[in-house]
Amino acid sequence: MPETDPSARPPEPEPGPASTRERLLDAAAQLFLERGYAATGVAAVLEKAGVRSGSLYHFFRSKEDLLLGVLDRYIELLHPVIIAPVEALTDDPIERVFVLLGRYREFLLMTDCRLGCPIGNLALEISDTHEEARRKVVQNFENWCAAVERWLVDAGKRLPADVDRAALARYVLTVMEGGQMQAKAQKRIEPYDASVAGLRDHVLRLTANDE
Amino acid sequence: MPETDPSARPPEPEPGPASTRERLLDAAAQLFLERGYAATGVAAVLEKAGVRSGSLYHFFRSKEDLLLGVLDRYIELLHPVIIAPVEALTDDPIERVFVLLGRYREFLLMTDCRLGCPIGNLALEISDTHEEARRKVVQNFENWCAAVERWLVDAGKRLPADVDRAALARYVLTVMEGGQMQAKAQKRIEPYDASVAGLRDHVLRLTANDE
DNA sequence: GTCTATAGAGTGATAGAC
DNA sequence: GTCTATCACTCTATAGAC
Repeated sequence: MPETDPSARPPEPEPGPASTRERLLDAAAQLFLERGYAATGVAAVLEKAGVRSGSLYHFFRSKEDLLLGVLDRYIELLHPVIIAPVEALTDDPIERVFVLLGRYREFLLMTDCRLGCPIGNLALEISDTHEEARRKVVQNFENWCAAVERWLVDAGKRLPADVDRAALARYVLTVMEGGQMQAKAQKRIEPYDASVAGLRDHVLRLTANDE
Repeated sequence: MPETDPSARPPEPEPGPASTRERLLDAAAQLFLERGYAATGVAAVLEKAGVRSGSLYHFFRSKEDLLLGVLDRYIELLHPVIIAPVEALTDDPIERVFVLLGRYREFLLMTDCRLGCPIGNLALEISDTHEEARRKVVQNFENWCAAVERWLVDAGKRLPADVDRAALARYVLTVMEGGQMQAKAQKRIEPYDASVAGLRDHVLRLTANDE
């Protein structure tokens, strides 16, 4: 149903206070990250958003539907919040991979390694029990990997021709998630740093024949 | 309080039907793995164990205490169930690493990639909210890494002298957990295989100067 | 679109008989 | 050590006024 009156523009995304729906998504995203999906009660989301239950169930059919909304938003935010800033920081395609991992490091440090990766947490918690949410988690991972893969393709001959760029991109995600998990468990950044250092060493050896 | 009567041996671990405490731990471990900790109700544990709540609260002070029992049991089972069988399968210290990863692969396949790693799942779910459980998760990870590190030390000169064995062992855990997470999300073994293949390539390059 | 009030089921945990 | 019965609370979701 498109808006027929051309003077009334529909989204107006940024300016002014966030809409109720936005505040609900914000509150839910943060609580799901801090406590997990199952451990977060709808009441906590309502309180954090400053909203009553009637409003929540006006925008979302259920708590699970709210989760889907949160995962959709993560999909939307990937490029503007994660990928684009990295590409603005450096043009070197391989360095972009490590700048990306460096920004996850900053997030871990900012939160004292308490929270971890929002998608990774949800991936393990809901993949086996919430099929629709699982598919959106997969979409998040796929888009992330596709962006990294683009950089690896841009690296051209710096990587051996027989190195599968898509597989290497997934491997970068593996190292990020595995390192983040250990950092969260240990509440220390060192396991994450050690993981990224391992990947760095691997990539260094892959690009050793650099011209 | 040690048993003073020498004819009454205390543990008698294996024979006969499992004790009530054991059945509760079995049921809880499986449900926490299938549904997660928060999403598992005490009632479900009771039903699966065929026990009434009075018995559960005789052995465990709370649901959280039951979680600690599950994590303690994982610590106990690491060597007999995970490490020793791998060491029986091959003497080659580096191959042991990949046999270990191969056995996790078998478990993923047996469960259609639905469940993932019991410790990894709990690590992300409870690390920020259940401090005592978090410490037991860390102990699980530490013991796992220590076993892998021993193998890497046994590899001697096949690995360059400047390669930190402990760091590489943690990196193996990173790859296992990161790969397992993606396999669980995608419900396909391929992301796990790709992750292990990436590690294999890395280790191959590390041991390229093998005598 | 947001509010109040509440339904109805489920939660972790406890008391006390046996 | 295991049972039954039950408490006090929280959970997700809905109804209906405004």
